[in-house]
Amino acid sequence: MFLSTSHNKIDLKFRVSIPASYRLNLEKEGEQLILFKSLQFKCIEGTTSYRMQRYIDAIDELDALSDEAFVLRMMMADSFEMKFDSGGRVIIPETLIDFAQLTDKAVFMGVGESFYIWSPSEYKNQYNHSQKVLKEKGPPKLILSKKKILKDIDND
Amino acid sequence: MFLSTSHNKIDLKFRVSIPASYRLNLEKEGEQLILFKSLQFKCIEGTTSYRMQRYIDAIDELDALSDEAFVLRMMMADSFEMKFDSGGRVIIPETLIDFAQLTDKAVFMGVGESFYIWSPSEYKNQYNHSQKVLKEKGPPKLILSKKKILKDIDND
DNA sequence: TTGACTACCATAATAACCCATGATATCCCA
DNA sequence: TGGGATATCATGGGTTATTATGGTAGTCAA
Repeated sequence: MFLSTSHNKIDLKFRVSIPASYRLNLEKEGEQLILFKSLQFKCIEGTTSYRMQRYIDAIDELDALSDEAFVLRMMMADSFEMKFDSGGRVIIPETLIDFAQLTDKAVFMGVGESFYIWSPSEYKNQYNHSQKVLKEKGPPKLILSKKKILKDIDND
Repeated sequence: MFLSTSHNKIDLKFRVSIPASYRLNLEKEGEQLILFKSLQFKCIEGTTSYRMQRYIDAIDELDALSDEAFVLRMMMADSFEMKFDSGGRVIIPETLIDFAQLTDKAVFMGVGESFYIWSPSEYKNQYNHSQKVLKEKGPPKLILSKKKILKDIDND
């Protein structure tokens, strides 16, 4: 599981250190790292090859001509398998750099099954938004406990 | 189950002993310790990786653009998996130290499925507040019985 | 040869690891 | 039940490993 947040530097060669805890997580699972354009946000998403395979499988389950299948295929096309150098860095493909409008800093945001790479300013927007929601609506504990009960019933 | 309260020192390296009873609890369950920013209070919350995985699973079932998803993702991003040294200590990440405004003392407060880490002054505020509520409203019978029902459903 | 890319080395800061100690708690047997 | 022996706890400090990042030499293709 990908957790925690860190601000790492992108150097002139577009190299950036993937946070050690993410690398450890990948190693533990024996998984490759895949980077791709997020479908929801102006950021790069990173995940395991296993999870990417699940997206691919999902295409087969969909109507081949559906909009969903089309979108998922587009996502595959802009996905890259990353290679680490001896210092735990990867070179971010230019397409992805441009898409997420990265310059010299990258914010890594672990969100469980995957992680996001934001420009510092976009990250700040996200952070502020979530803080605003939290303040206005309070913690989402009701949803969690409902889900919890549903899960248990489901397992019967 | 995390119970009891203790006041431990935070040293110059941001190291702090996790109370032995909490560690035993984690060991018994074979679980990792996760620390994260509380969504409700100005304190750090600690829980098991199992419980954190349940939150992560919940994200997948939500609409990615829903308010709940935003809050939960940010909660993951502000979560850290802790490693113990041979003396049962962890290093508290700086983000969390700042958020809970900790300096040289930490108050550990076990609340069942998780525990809180407060600065002594915030802990005192919370304690006084709870005493005040107790005096004005009496023991929280209704809340207790509701909790019990949730637990019973959970244990099915 | 030039330019782009790739695989290694270098380093300062930080975290992990190890051993030590005093204080408290637990045990055990007379 | 008393009280000394033993284990465990919270804490301190020093040594080694890891992390993030900068740099350089080698490789391949035009």
